[in-house]
Amino acid sequence: MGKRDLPKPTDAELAILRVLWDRGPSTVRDVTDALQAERGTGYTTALKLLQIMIEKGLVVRDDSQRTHVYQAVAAAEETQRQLVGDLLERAFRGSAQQLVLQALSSKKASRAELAEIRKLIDEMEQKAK
Amino acid sequence: MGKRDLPKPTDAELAILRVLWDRGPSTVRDVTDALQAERGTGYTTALKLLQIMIEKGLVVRDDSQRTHVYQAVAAAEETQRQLVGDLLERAFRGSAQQLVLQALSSKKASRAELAEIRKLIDEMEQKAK
DNA sequence: TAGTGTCAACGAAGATCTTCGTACTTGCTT
DNA sequence: AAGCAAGTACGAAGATCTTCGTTGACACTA
Repeated sequence: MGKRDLPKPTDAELAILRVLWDRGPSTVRDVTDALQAERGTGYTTALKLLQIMIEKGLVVRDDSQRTHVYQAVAAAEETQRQLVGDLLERAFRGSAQQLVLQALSSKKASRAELAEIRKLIDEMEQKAK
Repeated sequence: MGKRDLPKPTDAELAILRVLWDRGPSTVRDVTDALQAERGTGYTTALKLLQIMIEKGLVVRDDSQRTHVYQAVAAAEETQRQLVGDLLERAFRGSAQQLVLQALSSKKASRAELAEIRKLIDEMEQKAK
């Protein structure tokens, strides 16, 4: 059995996960510094959140050194899939094309992006054959 | 000026909005019945949520009759755009193609769906020309 | 008109989320 | 050894979310 069944991260937790995905294994200090600008997050806040995320199984840590090092359990893609799948059900009743439509119109996707997404569809159609 | 700046609906609020979008103007009883099966929502819970949603501006109501009738302020598409745009920033750092990729892989989109989405892209490329 | 059922309003409880102050520990430096 | 810097742990506060019990108003009916 895998590491599934992780709870959906909250907003603040997701912000931390973004840092861990970007930086790889990081200390509380690293996370705090990264989020200081973006959200004004203080040190003890980041620490507390990471401790809670440990309990939830969202992160693991190496505490063999005095300064602990935290790491995301799930890869970015996995969590992203979970979140978008959740939104798909909750807000779009499972209609993927409605979701894609609103995503692209919310973003005002550029021609380059559209081309990339088209390529993606092509590949998926090939694979589905 | 429009009716923008509506707060992001919570989970329970979104469930209610789904009912209102489906059924159109509805009473508390209507909403309760619709959510009873799906979530086991009780009458006073639905009522309280609708009252809070009034305060937030998410719904309006006609209270000219004894039994009040509630209605969603924003169309489904508008709220969907808001939610997906929010997720796009929070979880995908604005990368629409990553979002689309994970959406389709989370859903295991069918060939028919892929074809529809492709058509969508075609149209957007035309318009962007 | 007394009783019954339906409704809105309100308050409060319990859960979760987020933040931060405080205390304790540990290692380094002088 | 004393003092300081950096780290972890813990608790609690305030905000929000969700649910539900209770109360009072209203309308219908026997």
